[in-house]
Amino acid sequence: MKKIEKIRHSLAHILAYAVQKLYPGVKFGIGPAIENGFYYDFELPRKITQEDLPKIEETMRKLLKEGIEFKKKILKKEEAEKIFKDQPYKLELIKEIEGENVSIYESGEFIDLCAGPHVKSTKEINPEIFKLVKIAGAYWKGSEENPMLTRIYGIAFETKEELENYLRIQEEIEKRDHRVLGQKLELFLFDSEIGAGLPIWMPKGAILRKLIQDFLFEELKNEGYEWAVTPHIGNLNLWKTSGHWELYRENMYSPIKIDEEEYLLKPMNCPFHVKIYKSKIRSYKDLPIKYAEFGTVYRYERSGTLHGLTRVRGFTQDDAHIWCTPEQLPNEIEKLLKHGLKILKTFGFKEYNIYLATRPEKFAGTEKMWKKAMVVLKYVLRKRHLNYQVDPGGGVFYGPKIDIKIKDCLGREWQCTTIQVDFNLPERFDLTYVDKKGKKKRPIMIHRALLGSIERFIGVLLENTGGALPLWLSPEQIWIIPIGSRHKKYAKEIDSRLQLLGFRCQLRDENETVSKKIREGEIQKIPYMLVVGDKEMKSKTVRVRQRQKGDIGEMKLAEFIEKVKNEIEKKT
RNA sequence: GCCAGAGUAGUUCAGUGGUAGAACGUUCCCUUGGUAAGGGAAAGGUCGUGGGUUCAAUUCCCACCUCUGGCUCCA
Repeated sequence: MKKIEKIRHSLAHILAYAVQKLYPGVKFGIGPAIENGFYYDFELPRKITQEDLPKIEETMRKLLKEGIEFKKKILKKEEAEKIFKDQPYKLELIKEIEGENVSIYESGEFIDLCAGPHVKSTKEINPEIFKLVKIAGAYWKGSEENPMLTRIYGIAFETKEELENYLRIQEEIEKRDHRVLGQKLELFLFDSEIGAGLPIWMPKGAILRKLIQDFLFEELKNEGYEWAVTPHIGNLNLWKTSGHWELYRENMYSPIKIDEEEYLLKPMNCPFHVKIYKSKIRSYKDLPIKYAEFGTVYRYERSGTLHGLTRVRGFTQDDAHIWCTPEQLPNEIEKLLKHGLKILKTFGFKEYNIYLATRPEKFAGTEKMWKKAMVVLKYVLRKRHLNYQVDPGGGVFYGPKIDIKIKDCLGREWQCTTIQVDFNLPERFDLTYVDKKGKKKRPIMIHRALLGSIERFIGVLLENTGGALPLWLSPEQIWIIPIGSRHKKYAKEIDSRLQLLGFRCQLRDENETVSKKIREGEIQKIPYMLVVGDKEMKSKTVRVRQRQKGDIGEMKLAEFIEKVKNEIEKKT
């Protein structure tokens, strides 16, 4: 184990020691080292808030300076149970440990059930290298069935400089928060009167969405997709047939009752696409059949899980469903993976993790079907030399899936691309195709979203770029700034020419100084600003300022147009 | 859903048991300015919603809604 991990783990014990001193009667949960720091879970005799943290921190520093030693002891379980007789969570842990013995660590007056390792003495820990950062609730053993404990998070590094650096980066990251950027750049907003998790898209955000959708539309052209448009609500009967009413109800908005009928807002698009498949007799020659849709779905996510655009209740999936023969399955999955990764790369996402999610407890289809599909998915992943992790039990009830999670600037992973095999719907809706011998066969169905949802994808895209979207995605690409009122006419000419060529530009001819407009343009992350005055008017040029680079010089308009055209085409 | 914190002008925030203030933004006027804030004036708030306590509530109490940080869950 690395030294810093020992330090973090030891600090968790010191945190618990300090809390024990300050709040007698506290019950201890667990306290591990984690990435960048540590935490400890407590059941406290009274509420604590953020304001209590400095006091706890101070107590910890005092303890560190005392040079407390970490002493390991191996005890029989019965002896340990005596020591922890007032600690119900520790007793529970002792019961779960295999074997007859358990190890404990004694540090001063604090004893913890712990496998270690630790530093020898707190003298090895510089009191300046840690900080308690937040308080949060956390279920005992991570299960909702269990009581909620109070978790105190701390961060710790080997040196003070590293700690300060980390805090600085956190500050920087906060500035990239897509929720803040969304407001500043006037892309989207939430309104409590509309409802939780229901974003509305303002003009600039609407352009961004359209640009992404247009791009995908073009991308899918060569992949054999056809497009569909389906309603936002469907009769309850449809959802009973599909199995959603039975297995997905808790994630759905309550039914809309009208006369004697009940309707549900769609949480998925699949049953509708299934209906298109079913509208004709299908031959093996027709397969694979692919229907794509920007389908807006509504899921009643639990209130506490909502987060900006990355977790909402109403969102638009870049959804598609594919029906194929078992023989076609490996090839189709491979194409999807290849295409999905290519698209992510176009948007600048190079860091991601791939997960293969296996059968959950509740599942449709037979174990044999699941096994077969898993073999195919694994085969394709290996064939494409993609590293993946297994997510045990993480599959959807209807089939196993491959998820691609992209990393945002916080290092958080966000599930975007998902490729799911479905054994359920073909059965439930009795989907068939006619094979070579004229016999009816069951097709395999694949669900797939490459970006996942437009909302989440834009959220992650904003954090990844800090709001400085590439030129091809910028809602406003070019500002034209005349210096004085006598340059307005020339500026307007340029604006008209650029507009005509399809660039998204704005003539900023209001009575403000050039500096002010440039400042505003930088804040708005405008990729290019063209400043025109006497000189430019005379030589028929524009002075170009590029985002984050500053003034890049004077050029002929045609030259500038060539430059940006090129940049847009390359999508850089 | 659970634990904790929060909700005051378009935004960021200050403030108070006697119905409110700043900065930025917005609008108008002056300024015609060469690469990150020119000057002035004005408009703008049932202090999240509903109850309760009180002579009086934005302020205290309760419920709900929404947001934030986590837990759990997910595209």
